[in-house]
Amino acid sequence: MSTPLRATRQRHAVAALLAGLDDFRSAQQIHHLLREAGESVGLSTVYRTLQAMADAGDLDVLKTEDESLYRKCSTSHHHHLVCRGCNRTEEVDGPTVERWADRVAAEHGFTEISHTLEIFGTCTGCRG
Amino acid sequence: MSTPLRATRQRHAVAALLAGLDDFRSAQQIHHLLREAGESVGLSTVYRTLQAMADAGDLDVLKTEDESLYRKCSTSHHHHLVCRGCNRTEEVDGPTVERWADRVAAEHGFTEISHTLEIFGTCTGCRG
DNA sequence: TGCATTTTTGACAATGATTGTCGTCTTAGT
DNA sequence: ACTAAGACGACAATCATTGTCAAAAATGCA
Ligand SMILES: [Zn+2]
Ligand SMILES: [Zn+2]
Ligand SMILES: [Zn+2]
Ligand SMILES: [Zn+2]
Repeated sequence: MSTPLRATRQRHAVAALLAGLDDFRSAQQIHHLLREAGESVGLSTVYRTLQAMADAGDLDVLKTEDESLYRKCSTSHHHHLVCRGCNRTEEVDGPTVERWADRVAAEHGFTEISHTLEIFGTCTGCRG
Repeated sequence: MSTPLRATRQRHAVAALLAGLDDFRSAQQIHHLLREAGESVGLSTVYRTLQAMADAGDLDVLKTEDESLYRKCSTSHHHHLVCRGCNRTEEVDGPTVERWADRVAAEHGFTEISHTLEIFGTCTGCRG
């Protein structure tokens, strides 16, 4: 069992900021946004906080080409439909996919099965 | 139209090595394997060659936590079932999933749809 | 085969997101 | 208020990957 996290101004600031955002943001972006909002938080702390929240299941992580993006999501298992243009994100759910992944893995003798699934596209706003 | 790639010893060596492997390897691993095989190739060249092959659709790329892994795969669209222990890899196919992803994205007004899907688990050999 | 042209190579430096360090500051509890 | 366990943040370090650029190799042609 791990010691519970302590309530600090920095962690509140990060959580509050993310609660007000709707799409994925990088640690560096969050660091800047916090500074602009007057709730300055050290970059190291931003990274540690985001990771802790992600580990705790409070945040979803989207790993792009060269950086990790974070987003406050619903707590249940789901996947993301992300716009390549503006990062607009929709949560999507597919029970069929979940079962398919588990079944095909089991058929090959694999256990402790997990999966990653992301859908990308261009949203209506990013067209015309 | 782009100029066709030239046939070099280095590119042949990389392609030949990958043809004889069955699971995902990193650029650095491939670089070492080539050196051991006597077909030494510069690290920069390994990176460039792998990227070129991946861009051409000759290789599949698996982006892990901290590095990119490459593997020679079949040419048709498919996904991977990867062992977390030994990286043993099985190609899997799921027409239902493909259609589901396209449909759910279209329902949200997204176009130019693509997706990523990987399944992870522990294979029989990595248990006991 | 010799030569011009274009591409490729590879040793090395640079990049940049992320992680590590560690003295100082805060929190939680008594 | 006092203390011990955590947490913070300025800064340095890491490390896969990318950039540089002069030298080497491939292609095409005479
Ligand atoms: Zn968009
Ligand atoms: Zn799922
Ligand atoms: Zn295995
Ligand atoms: Zn697919």
